[in-house]
Amino acid sequence: MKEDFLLNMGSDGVTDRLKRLSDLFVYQTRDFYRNNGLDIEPNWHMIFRLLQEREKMTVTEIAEAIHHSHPAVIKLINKMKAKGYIDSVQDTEDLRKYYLSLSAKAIQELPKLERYWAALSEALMDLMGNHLRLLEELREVEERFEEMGFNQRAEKILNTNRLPDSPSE
Amino acid sequence: MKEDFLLNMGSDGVTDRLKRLSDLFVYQTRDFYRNNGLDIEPNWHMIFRLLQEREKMTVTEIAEAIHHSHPAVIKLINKMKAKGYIDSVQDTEDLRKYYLSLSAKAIQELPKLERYWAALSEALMDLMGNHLRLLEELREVEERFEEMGFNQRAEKILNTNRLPDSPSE
DNA sequence: ACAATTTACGTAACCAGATACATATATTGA
DNA sequence: TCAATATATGTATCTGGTTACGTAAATTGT
Repeated sequence: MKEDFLLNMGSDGVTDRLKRLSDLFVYQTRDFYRNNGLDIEPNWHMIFRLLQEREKMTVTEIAEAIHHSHPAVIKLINKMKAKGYIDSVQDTEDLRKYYLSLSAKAIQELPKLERYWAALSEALMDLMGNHLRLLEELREVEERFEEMGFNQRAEKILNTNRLPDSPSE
Repeated sequence: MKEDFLLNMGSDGVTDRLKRLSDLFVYQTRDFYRNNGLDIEPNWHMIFRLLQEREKMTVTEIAEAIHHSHPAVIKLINKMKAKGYIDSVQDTEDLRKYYLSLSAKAIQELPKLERYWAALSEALMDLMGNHLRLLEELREVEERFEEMGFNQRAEKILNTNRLPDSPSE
C-alpha cells in the first residue's frame, strides 16, 4: 500500500481524487472493451442510452441532457459516426438542426453490448460496496453547486475574510 | 433546474459525474486565480504542498506520491519551471536524477497564495456541506480499487454470468 | 420588410490525463 | 569486467474536457 499524498491534503485533495478515480474507470473500461473485442469507447455508453430512450436528438439537446459543452458532444458524435453507430438527418423545417439517432448497425449490436454493460454495471456496484452512498454524496454537492458556484463562494469568503482582517500589504 | 440524464443512469453515470464535478472545480478555480491576478494553475497547489513538506523530490517520487504517471508530472513541472516557481538540480551521484524544489520566487509568494488557498478551502467545505462524507465514500472506493481493479471485477463477473447462462450466439 | 439578435453547428487552441517508445545512466550477475 | 537488466527522465500520440470565435439559418421587433 503506497503512500498517497492527496489523502494528507484532506478536502483540498478532493478535486484531483475525483478526476483520478474517474480516469481509472475510463481507462479500465476501455481495456475491458478491447479485451472483449468491442470497438467502442467508454463515454459512448451514455449516448447509446440516451438515443435508445429518445430516438432522435440534436447536438444541442444531447449537450443539455448530459450537461456538457456542445463541442464536446460534436467530437464524441463524430467518432461514433466514423464507426457507423450514428445516423444524422437534417431537419426539413429548421436547416440548422441535424437529428441524430442510432444506426441500424448500432441497434443490431445492442443485445451484445448489453451483456458487457451489465457486467460493468455489476462490477461498479461491487466496487461501491453495493450501496449508493457515493452517488448520494455526489448529488448533494451537485445540488449545492447549482445554488452557487465554487467560484462565487470562494470570492465571497475572500471578501469577508479581508474586511475584518488586516488591510495590510 | 435542467434535466440531467446522468442521474437517470444511476451508478452507470458515476464515472462521468465524477469527472464533470472535478472539471467544474478545476475551471472555476482557474477563474478564481485569474480574477485575483494569480499566475498559477489549479493543479499546482498539490505540488506546492508536497515540496513545502519534502523540500526536494525527483519527478518519479512526485509521481508516486500523488499516484499519477511520470509524464503527467513532467508536463506539470515544466510549466511551473517556465513561470519560475521550480528549481531543478542534478544529483551529483546519480546523474539520471534531478531534485526539484520550490524557487525563491515561489517561497516568497507563498504567504500571498496561502490566503487564496484558505478561501478556496473554505468554499470547498461549504460546498461539501461542512462534513467529509464524500471524502469517506471516495476513500472506500479507492481502497476496494486497490484490492482488485474495475477491469478484473468486470471480467470475473462476465465469466460467471456466461457459464450458467446460454452458450448461444 | 429588413436590420438586429438569437440559435445551432462547427473549428481552433488550450488544459490535463494516459500509454508506448526512446535515451542515458546505474545496477546486477555470470 | 562486461553484457543484460532496471531505473529516471523525456517525447509522441491518443483520450477527454473547456472557452473563444466563426458562419448559416431562424426569429424578433420596429
